[in-house]
Amino acid sequence: MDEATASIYFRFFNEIGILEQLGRARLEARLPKGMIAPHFSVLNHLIRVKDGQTPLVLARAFQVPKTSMTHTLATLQQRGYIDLRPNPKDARSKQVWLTPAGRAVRNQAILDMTPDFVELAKTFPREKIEEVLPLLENVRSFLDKARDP
Amino acid sequence: MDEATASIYFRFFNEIGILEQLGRARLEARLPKGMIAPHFSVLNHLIRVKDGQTPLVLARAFQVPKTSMTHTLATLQQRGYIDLRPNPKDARSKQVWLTPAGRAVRNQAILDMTPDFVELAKTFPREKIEEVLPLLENVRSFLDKARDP
DNA sequence: ACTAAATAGTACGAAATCGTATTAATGGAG
DNA sequence: CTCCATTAATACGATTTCGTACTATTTAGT
Repeated sequence: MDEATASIYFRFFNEIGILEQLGRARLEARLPKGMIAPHFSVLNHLIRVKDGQTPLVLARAFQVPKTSMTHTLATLQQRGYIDLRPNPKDARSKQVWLTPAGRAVRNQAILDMTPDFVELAKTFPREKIEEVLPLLENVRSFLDKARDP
Repeated sequence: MDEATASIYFRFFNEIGILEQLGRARLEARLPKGMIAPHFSVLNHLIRVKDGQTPLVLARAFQVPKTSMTHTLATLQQRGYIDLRPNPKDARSKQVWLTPAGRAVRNQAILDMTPDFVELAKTFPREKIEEVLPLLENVRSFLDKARDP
C-alpha cells in the first residue's frame, strides 16, 4: 500500500476520533450534572437492545474491560438508575435491569439533545447523514468481527 | 424535528463513538507497551502540524482540559519523546519540542498500522473512504466552530 | 460423581482524566 | 510606574479506566 492511500485510512480514523470527542462533549453538556457519556451509553443500550443482560455481556458490547463495567454499573446503581439482581440461570452472574428513574433520565437526555440535532440539520440535512451511515456501520461491523474474542 | 429524523443524527454519533473505541483499541495494539492513544495523538499532532507549540495550544487542539495535557506531556517527557523548554516569548509558558525518539516512535507506529489498513482496504477500498471523508471533516469543523472558546 | 479448566464478578492498585485552587508572569488602565 | 484583572502552568484531590489477582460457580473430561 502506498503512503497516500494509507494516509486516507489514517485520516478517516483521525476524523472519527475528533468527532467522538466533540460529540461526547456536546452530549455531556446535555446530561444531568455528574452523569458522563459511559453512564448514558449503558442506559441507552439497555433500552435500545434490552435490559436483564449480564455485566459481562455489556462489557463486551462496549469493548471495555469487565472491571470498568463493574465500576460503571456500581455508579449507576448507586444513583438509582439500574437494579443489579442475581442471575437465576447462573449463580456466578448478575442481571442488569433498568429502574423507572433510569429510563426517565435517558429519555430526557434524548429530548435535551434534539435542539442540537436541529441546529446540525440546518447545515447537514438528514439525507447527507443517511448517505454515510451505511459505510460507518459496515466498517464498525468489520472491526467488531475482526477483534479477537 | 420528528423522532425518526432525530434518531438518524443520534445513530450517526453512536456509530462514531463505537468506531472510535474499536479504532483506538486497534491503534493501541500497535503502539509500544505502555503507550496509549493520547500519547500517540500528541506526537502525531506535533509532526503533522508543527512542534514548539505551547501546552495550552495543544490542550485546545485536543479539546481536553489543560491539566490533562500537563499530565500527558509530563509522561511523554519522562519517556524521552518530547522536550519541554521555556517559551522565550512568555516566561509563564513553555514550548513542546519533539525529540528524535519521539519522531521515531510515531513513524514506527504508522508503519505498524499499515497491515491493518491493507486488511481494511480489501473490504473498503480507498474510494469508499474518500467518499465519506468530506462530510466527516465538515461536521467536525462545524462542531469545532460551534463550541464556546 | 470427581476433579480440573473455564467463567463471572470483584478487590485492589496504578495510571489517566478532570475540576478547583494556587503561583507566577503578563499587560492594560490610570 | 503601579495596580489588578487575565493568562499559563501546575498542585492537589476525586473519579474513571484498566490490568492483575482472587473467589465462587459452572462445565467438561474421565
